[in-house]
Amino acid sequence: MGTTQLEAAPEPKYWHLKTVLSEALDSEFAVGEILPNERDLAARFGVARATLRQALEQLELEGRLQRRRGVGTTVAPPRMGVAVGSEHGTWPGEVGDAWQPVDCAPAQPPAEVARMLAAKPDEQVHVVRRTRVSHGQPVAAELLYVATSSVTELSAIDAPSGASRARGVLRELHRLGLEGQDRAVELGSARADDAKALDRLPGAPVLVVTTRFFAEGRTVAVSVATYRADTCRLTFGDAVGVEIHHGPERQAS
Amino acid sequence: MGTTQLEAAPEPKYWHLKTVLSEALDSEFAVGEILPNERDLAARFGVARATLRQALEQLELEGRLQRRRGVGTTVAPPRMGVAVGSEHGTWPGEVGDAWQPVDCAPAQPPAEVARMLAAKPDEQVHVVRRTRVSHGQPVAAELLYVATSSVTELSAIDAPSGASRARGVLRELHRLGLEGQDRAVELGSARADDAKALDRLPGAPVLVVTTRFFAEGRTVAVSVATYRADTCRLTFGDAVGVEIHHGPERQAS
DNA sequence: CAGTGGTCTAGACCACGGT
DNA sequence: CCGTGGTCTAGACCACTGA
Repeated sequence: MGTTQLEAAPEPKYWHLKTVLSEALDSEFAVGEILPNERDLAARFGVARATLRQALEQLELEGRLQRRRGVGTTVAPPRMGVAVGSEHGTWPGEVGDAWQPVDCAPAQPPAEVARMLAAKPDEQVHVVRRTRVSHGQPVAAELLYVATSSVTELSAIDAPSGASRARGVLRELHRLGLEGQDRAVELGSARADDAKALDRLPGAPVLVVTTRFFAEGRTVAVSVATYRADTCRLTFGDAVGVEIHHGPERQAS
Repeated sequence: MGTTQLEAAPEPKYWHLKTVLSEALDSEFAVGEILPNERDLAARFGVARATLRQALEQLELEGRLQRRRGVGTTVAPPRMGVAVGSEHGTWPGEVGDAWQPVDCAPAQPPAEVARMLAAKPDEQVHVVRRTRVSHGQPVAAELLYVATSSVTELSAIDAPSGASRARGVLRELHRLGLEGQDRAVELGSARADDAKALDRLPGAPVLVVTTRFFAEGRTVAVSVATYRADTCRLTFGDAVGVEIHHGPERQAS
């Protein structure tokens, strides 16, 4: 028994790398600090660049790192808590909601949304685009689909599109009695347009929050909101979220 | 102006590939059907295997595909809706909850959990492990941290560990008046132990649901539940979720 | 312009599942 | 045992950022 298994490691290199880097991040780096570039890091750890990148990708997915092309890799601040569920439902655009209307145009909704709205496959609905900003950075983009049959007073008011029309559609919604709502969260990847709004590359991981609004005994609106998964922690419920930290965190000077 | 840009495509190959495959999945494949292997697919599209894999990874992230080493790549069924928020809070383990206790042992909680429980850094708490199965497959693994000071009647009952002790701890919790709860959802990657419980590889994307339980004017328990992000859609609120489909879906014969 | 991360290639070997 | 997906290498070029 003279031989001891010092390196019984069928553990992948990138996994081990990720662990090492994660610990270094906790103890030796401040938030906002810039890491050495990928080629140097790979050389330092004696691995190919692709392998190092696999570790960095994981850490970025977990919100520990932020990478930007042409700039570098920086230590990300802890995820920000973003309130999503207001428990007792309210209409989008009512007091205290964190969204900014961008514009509004008629369009044919995707198949799943059409099904939820019980719309005919080729039927058009109002599509309101909104964005959400928190702590000075965009965190989410939303497409709000509103059944045309529920917003009938609209034809004469406002422009045919634009932010003012968006506000008009929301105003009309508020006239209805909200009977309930319904939420689902799932993982997705950013479409090209969302990616631009969120300042990320296409395909970036996002949390998709689908909300259905019920009134007049049916589903009158569906919101599909995509949140940056790297920077956001979605919070539900009444209590104000205490910030969660990964470990020792300092601010870059 | 005779030249028309037919292929103004600074669009990455893997992104285009993903789109093509996604459409093929909708129209030409049934749920459960096996795709050609990666080497054949790469050759068929005229790209390197690594590039093909980048597209497959995205599709797996979106829950469209399922890949298993030694087996192959299959078309995934639509994500299953998994109820998470029961609106008016209930204790874990109360009637109608979908979790199965596995075991229970004392341990030192991770730093963030210790902070939420207002526990001293080196203080031990009860850690109850539970799993959740839906439609015959494991969908989530949970670690439930319970402050020892809230479960005092326990010392004499049950075994020092195991499922029966887990049930004992939960029983004691139910004696307290639940004053409220609090949820957060964020993206994470599966630790080695979670991965095994969820039948995935380490690092697989998961949705981490952190729930705080309030009683006696403080946080008495914290649940950290990790759900398979590829197969689950977390649902909140009262209405029973209607299944969402991506498009034409058939069952493999 | 130089330096960064993002994409892509053409190989190789390994770990696992089923036969 | 073979075939699968998972890991890894050592290069190359591209797209973007900021000086």
